[in-house]
Amino acid sequence: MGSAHLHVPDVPRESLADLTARLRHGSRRVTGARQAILRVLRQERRPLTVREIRDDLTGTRCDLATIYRSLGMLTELGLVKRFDFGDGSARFELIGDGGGSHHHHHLVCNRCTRIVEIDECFLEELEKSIARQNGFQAVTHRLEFFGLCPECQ
Amino acid sequence: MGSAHLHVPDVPRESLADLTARLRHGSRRVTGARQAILRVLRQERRPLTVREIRDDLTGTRCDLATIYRSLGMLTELGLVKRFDFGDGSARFELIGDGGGSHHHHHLVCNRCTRIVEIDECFLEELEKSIARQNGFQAVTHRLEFFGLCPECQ
DNA sequence: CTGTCAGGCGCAAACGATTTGCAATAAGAA
DNA sequence: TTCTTATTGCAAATCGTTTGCGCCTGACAG
Repeated sequence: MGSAHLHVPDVPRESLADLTARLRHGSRRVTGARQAILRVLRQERRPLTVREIRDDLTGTRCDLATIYRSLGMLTELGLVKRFDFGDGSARFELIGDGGGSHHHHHLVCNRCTRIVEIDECFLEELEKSIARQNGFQAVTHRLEFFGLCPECQ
Repeated sequence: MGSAHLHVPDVPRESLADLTARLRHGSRRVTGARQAILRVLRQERRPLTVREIRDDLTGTRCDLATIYRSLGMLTELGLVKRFDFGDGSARFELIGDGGGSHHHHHLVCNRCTRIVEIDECFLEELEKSIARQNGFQAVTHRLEFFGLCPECQ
């Protein structure tokens, strides 16, 4: 199930060096654990569970607490985005440096949790009108699709 | 904060009797706990936390486990829908008998968790096209909006 | 109205994800 | 290399939710 994911890894990935540079720029230390985590996120470019990240770590072994702490920090720095598919565990995905990846959603298989990235998002207008109508500010949205993937039907 | 919610309680609510009838129809027993829970859900018509439900129970005191079990059952029967705002606790909202309430989304304040119901949903077409493009079946979606409500700005 | 009994309930323990306290360790500056 | 302090590992704590298990009680027959 691991590598045969529908997720398209065509987009050029930001280099690990660039990533750690961004880390340094946020005045955080570039530690082995963090590099290893970034490496995993960079390879499998889809939202990963903390446990999945740990199991994908090559060489470096690393405590779950460390992964949680690192992901929290990376999320604060804006290197990583957290997704929630409603199954009880958070998922984290690397977001490129501006040009790379952008706001997007996912299509998740209810049976095997295979994930497809959905790149279009037509909700900017709707978002604005909802904000206006209700007097809210800084409105964002969280949208995910669920269904049965071709292989699970 | 309790009753002054923006949620509009204008829609006529299904009577408790009708609700319990639906319970019976699902060959479930109409117990005190379940009636109390339905009563709370019927009054505050917005997604409620399990804890909120327990604290709103009038008269009947009721174990959290019972509330969880009841909500699970009510969800199976289709009387209740579960929502997930990504803050770690599930929320449950009563859904009317067909005519009443339908598929909808929410606008949640990031600071005070005030909730506004968003009734329009323009995603049917998008949903279909996404299903078609990716070979998925039975595609559904989960969409919630987040922002700062007027009073929290 | 009463007895029967499977479905429900309360309680406490179990669980899985995530967080936190603390002492040991290792980046990065000097 | 040495020093300072962010970071790590480990274990214990939290939090939401689930489950096992006797006791209790709706629903229904008699």
